[in-house]
Amino acid sequence: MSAVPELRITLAGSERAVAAGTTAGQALEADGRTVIAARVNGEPRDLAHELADGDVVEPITIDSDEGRAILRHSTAHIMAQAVQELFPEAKLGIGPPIENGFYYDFDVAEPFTPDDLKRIEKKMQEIVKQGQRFARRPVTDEAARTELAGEPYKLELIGLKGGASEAAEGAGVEVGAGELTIYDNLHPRTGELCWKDLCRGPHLPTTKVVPAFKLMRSAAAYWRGSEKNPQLQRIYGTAWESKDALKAYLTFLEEAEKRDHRRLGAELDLFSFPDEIGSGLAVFHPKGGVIRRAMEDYSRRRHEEAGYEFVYTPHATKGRLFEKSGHLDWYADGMYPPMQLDEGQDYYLKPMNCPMHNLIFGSRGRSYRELPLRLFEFGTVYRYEKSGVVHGLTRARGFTQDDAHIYCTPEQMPGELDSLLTFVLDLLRDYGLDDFYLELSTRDPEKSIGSDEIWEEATQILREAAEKQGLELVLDPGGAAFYGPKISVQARDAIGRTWQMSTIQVDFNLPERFDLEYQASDGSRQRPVMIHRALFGSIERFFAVLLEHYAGAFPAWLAPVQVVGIPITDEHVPYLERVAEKLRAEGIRVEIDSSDDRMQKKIRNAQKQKVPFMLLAGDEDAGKAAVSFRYRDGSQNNGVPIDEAVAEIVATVRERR
RNA sequence: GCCGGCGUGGCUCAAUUGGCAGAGCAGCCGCCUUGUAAGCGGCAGGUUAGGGGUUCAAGUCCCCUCGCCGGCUCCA
Repeated sequence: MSAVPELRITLAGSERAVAAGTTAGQALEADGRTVIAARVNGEPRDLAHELADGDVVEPITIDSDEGRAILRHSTAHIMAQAVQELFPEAKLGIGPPIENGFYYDFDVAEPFTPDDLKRIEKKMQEIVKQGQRFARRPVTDEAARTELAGEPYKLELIGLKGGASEAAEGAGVEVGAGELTIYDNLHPRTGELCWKDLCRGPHLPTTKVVPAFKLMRSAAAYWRGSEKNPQLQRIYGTAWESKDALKAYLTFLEEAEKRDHRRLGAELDLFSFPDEIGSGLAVFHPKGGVIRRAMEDYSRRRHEEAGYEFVYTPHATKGRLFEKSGHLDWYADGMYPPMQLDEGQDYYLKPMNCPMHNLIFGSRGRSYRELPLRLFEFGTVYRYEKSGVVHGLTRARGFTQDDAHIYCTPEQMPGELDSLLTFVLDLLRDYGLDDFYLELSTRDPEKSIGSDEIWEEATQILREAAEKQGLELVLDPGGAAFYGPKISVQARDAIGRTWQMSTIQVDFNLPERFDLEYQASDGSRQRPVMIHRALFGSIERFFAVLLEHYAGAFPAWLAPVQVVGIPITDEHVPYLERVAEKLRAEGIRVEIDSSDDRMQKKIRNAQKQKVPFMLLAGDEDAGKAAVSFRYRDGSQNNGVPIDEAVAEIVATVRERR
């Protein structure tokens, strides 16, 4: 036996002996390009991390989620170095990896210009080319304070160490819970210190192994996420394991831009936001109106079948109602300011439907036999969204909720929540969304009312209902509204983006505040449990999500124009009109293009309008009482007998395919 | 609300960096009569987001307001 002490480590599931002083990189025989870091006993570490006896070592590859996060974090450092070389007065904020990229915040006198970003990107290329080494160095708090005396924001983070998660989102990458470390960027040959940053790591072995990155944009961001703090200048970038992966990401962004509902809404003549009306207030044009009505009609039918009763309530009300509900206490900032009527009486536009529904419940004595009582309304509400957050149909100032409030006994609640969740998911699937996960939002003790027991119980019932669906369940601690816990349904769209859709909330507050009661079978008066639920959330927003999900190519049952008849020459218009009559008799939305455009142009127009069915007819078809299909995907089916063509279209629409 | 960018016919974009506001598409009127993504010709359309200022002269420079875009904060 040699005198060199040995360590026993676990590598790829099997035990091995290695010499003392072996690094994680050596043990893994990492090339530093594909395997760029290690997980040691579950913790991510640099490849240069020296192993200890009993360590369990696993590789982290650059194309894994964890690997990309390390790559992006390292790229953020490179960017910060570039910024400080070009702008020596820039002070560092934080610079964490985020989904699809990274950012770094800087305190600079002047905001960055697009031109500055180009210069920074160029400087980053130089740093990457140099191949500077990332070297980890533990420091004491005291030493860190001395070294970083010129970086006030970093000093603040050192002071918050341990409470980093509260310091700011992303601050955890700067200061971990344990000892402080500084990462030095060292020149590959001279070993000279090029730059350093307070950072928990781990990092890539060198800057050279950054395969592809791009700076995306700059914007202001509040220091530590609070609007009370000064704004720093944030630069967003992205970095990927290969040039192809970067390119794929940029292509994805382009695709998302093409699907933007604001763009498609104008292109397809669905809706608009006239300046004359005001920010965040949409008008639906006839084609958008058709889609919206088809969505609403189907939803109405399903709700009817599921035992909901339909109510209507006004858009404005005296302030007293929202004092009673508590909305004025909690959400006054988000409400339109009041108008004074009737000798100083304050009236508000309603931001919520629930108080009105409660008044309906309370309008007469209620029996346990009526429960669960399910009140449904397409209720239009108005919320004064701050000017900077208004965003097309997804964040509007006026919108319509498919809102329902369910009043039931405590015993009925578990069953009701269970069937409700099934109902919600089924209905969303009918609209073409089928990839879901659930989120359970729990109490924020700072911002809530009610006893611990009642929260605990309601949360548990919601959790059980959620788990029963067999879907992924994500926790959202502290995410609940002040009056009760909630489940939300998150849907992934056709290009993998997630949207919050339906919400189901238990409410302990309102039945109390409105003193709601029913008479139980034993004659006693009992307080009902109240469940709020919206399926689309907002119809406008759901419309936008579907528009983006389908990229404007709605399934036939929702398409504003389901069929366009295209005559080969003008002479075939009457023939197509007769076909159209048969379709209209079946409730199909059909138009005949009798403009003086050429047939090819008509096809192009229908194609651009994303019409599901084009029916062409010329002498060949007319001669055998047939039509020729051109489908949205460009494929054809020629010489189809009229009755068969009608049946095919009707079936597609009826079956909501 | 905060920071930055932007605003020219319905849409997409020009206009020598202060010197006569122009094109394509869409629209309207004709001609063409056509087999699976743009036939041809003509006509019409703008107080350059609105208001104020600088200047001999403003789409262009300055100020205010409105709106939009990208973020931050917020989102019952």
